[in-house]
Amino acid sequence: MTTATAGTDLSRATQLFHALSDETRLAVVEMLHDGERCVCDLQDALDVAQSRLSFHLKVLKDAGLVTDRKEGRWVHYALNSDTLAELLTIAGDLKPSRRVLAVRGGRACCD
Amino acid sequence: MTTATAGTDLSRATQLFHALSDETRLAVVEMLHDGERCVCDLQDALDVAQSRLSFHLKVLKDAGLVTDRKEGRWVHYALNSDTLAELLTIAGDLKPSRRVLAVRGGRACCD
DNA sequence: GTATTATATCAACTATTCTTGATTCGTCAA
DNA sequence: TTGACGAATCAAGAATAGTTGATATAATAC
Repeated sequence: MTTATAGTDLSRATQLFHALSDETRLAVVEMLHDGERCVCDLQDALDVAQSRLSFHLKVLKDAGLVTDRKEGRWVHYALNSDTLAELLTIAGDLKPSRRVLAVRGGRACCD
Repeated sequence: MTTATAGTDLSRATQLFHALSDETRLAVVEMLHDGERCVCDLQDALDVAQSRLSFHLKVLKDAGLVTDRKEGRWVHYALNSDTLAELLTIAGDLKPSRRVLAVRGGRACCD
């Protein structure tokens, strides 16, 4: 069911993977794992320059991986679990089922 | 069980995500989805310069996402489903469980 | 042997991404 | 108001990644 059009949207997939291909951003995601955090909090914990953190938060936000919520002068970021679910689907589609692997076997191209 | 040390290996995670953060490489992965292919075959189908494809195959191979098998003058590439399983685990660990979300709620930092 | 083919590698270049420090904007407190 | 703080944005430079064309290597065919 997921196979026919799976992976068609390569650019969306690359956007997600790219957003996660940076240690600072992954560390942010990890910190948000158990709930939302304000920027100052993340900055403290991760010990990164403010503008740098802001840059990475934007990458995550543009990819839809996090959401932000303004409250007074603070901004709270949280994981977007819909997008994380989307990621799981995409990642799952990359993995061939055992059956498919069995069907094609040694036979390949240029023989 | 996966939680305590989950995500500790940020650099491995970034390597995997980075390897998948390119459309050409994702297209390769997609082509390998139903079995191994020789380079010439991939090159034909994807219509990319040979050295460029070789570069991208190396990125995928360095990340462990594909394996290569030399046969005469051809090299056949195939997905490494162990690594794809690893990817799924990593991606899964990014997504907080519903329970965790519920426990932490509005309360955050700087109040 | 020589020629040809499949692939990898290298060097030079281009493009993209990341970092830094400065500036700006909005919010709150005095 | 004015001043301070939290956060976003911008411009410039540094670093990294990707592309291209040329060359190298290894296997096969002649």
